[in-house]
Amino acid sequence: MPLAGDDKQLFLPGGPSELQKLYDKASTEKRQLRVKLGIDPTSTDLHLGHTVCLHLLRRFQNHGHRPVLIIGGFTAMVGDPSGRNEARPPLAYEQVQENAKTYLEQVGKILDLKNVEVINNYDWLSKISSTEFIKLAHLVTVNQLIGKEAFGLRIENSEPLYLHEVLYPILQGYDSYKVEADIEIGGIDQTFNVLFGRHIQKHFNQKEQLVILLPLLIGLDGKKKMSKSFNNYIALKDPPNEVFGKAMSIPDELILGYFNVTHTSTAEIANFSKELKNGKNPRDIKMELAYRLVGLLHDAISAENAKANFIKQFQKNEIPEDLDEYKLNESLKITDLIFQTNLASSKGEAKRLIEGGGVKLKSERIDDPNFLVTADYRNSVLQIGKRKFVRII
RNA sequence: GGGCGGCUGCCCGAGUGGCUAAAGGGGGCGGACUGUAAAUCCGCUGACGUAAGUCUACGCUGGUUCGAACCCAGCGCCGCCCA
Repeated sequence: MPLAGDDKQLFLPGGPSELQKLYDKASTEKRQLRVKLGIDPTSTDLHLGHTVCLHLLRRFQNHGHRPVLIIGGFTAMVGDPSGRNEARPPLAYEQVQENAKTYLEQVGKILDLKNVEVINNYDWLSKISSTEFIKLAHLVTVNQLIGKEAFGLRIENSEPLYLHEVLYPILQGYDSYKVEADIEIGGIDQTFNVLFGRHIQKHFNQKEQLVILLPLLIGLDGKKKMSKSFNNYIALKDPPNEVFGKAMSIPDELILGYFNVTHTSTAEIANFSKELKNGKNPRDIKMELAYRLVGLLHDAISAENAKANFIKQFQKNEIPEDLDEYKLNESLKITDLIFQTNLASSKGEAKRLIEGGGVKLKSERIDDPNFLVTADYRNSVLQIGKRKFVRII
């Protein structure tokens, strides 16, 4: 069994044994399994949550199968309503294509790009005829659709539910037929959509895909799923220190789960779990997690540095190196300086920060919003809160 | 097409002529305590101004009024019900 056993994976229909059957079949037919994963380019950033599926895809890839990555150029414009209690704002074609551009590089942090089929569903979905589309629409009843929790809730609350939202699963399902997927991977919130691909394949007399559903990664707040709209995510593009810091800020309960999106074996995770139970400081295990995450998204050297920086800055309370610099040309009021250096979005905010005791200059707290920063302060550091620094030069 | 209801700050939501830059909550930010965890506690949360104050803001436009988020008219958008 090539896939590491993760009991949180859900295989539909059937169970894990279905996968073995597919493997056997592929091996007798001497062909690769086509494993579909769809990602809608609704923003420029992929985040750690996306890697849950990508890691699994990578494992298939490692075992010689064929990842088929669908960039949902068309579906992103429609907007996946899954789990949403309100309609997504429509995205323009240009925006979507722009977002898609940055995706491959990010996906490459997890997948081996040399052996991936990458396709944009705009290629076929934009050309589908209304005749064909209506035929596909025969495959679902509205009753089934509105049975979906989010839809039902909206209807109950008299909130708008648009037709295009309801049609989304048809589009996504059609992708499965187009790429002849043997398997589709998706988050558990995608259950309906992903399963729907099977109906469409069946309609076209194609072998129906096996569906593998994965748990959603909880975001940094420890409450909601990781998502850009909740601002509780670690972006794959985040710089090393940022990744490390964000990882350190997760609630302890999330630590073990997050190891699943690093290169960490289940045995090792079990070991961490045991250490936690035996009273080891969760912080230290979290440090290891943060280190591995930076290693995954960047490299070992960055991970070392990020860890060193973290210890320096937050455990020893020292001022980090490599700060942004601001050239002080003339004496400036402290509030103006904070505003000029972008450490606050208005002078009023700068003033509030000072009054709240969050501003330090040369390691000394500044209490007076009218404090004048003169040339004497060149080469000292201005600090806002715990993590924002600028060197005055 | 008709009837009714709604549109308030980042979000939810109170407000129904001056005491309203707008209650309360959420979120966010800062501080204390810590392990940049959680929990807890405190403060802040439109802009400009040292300040007095000025400006912008309650869907849009116009009106009534000394004075409007609040009253009136028109428009727009949304929801529900009827057709």
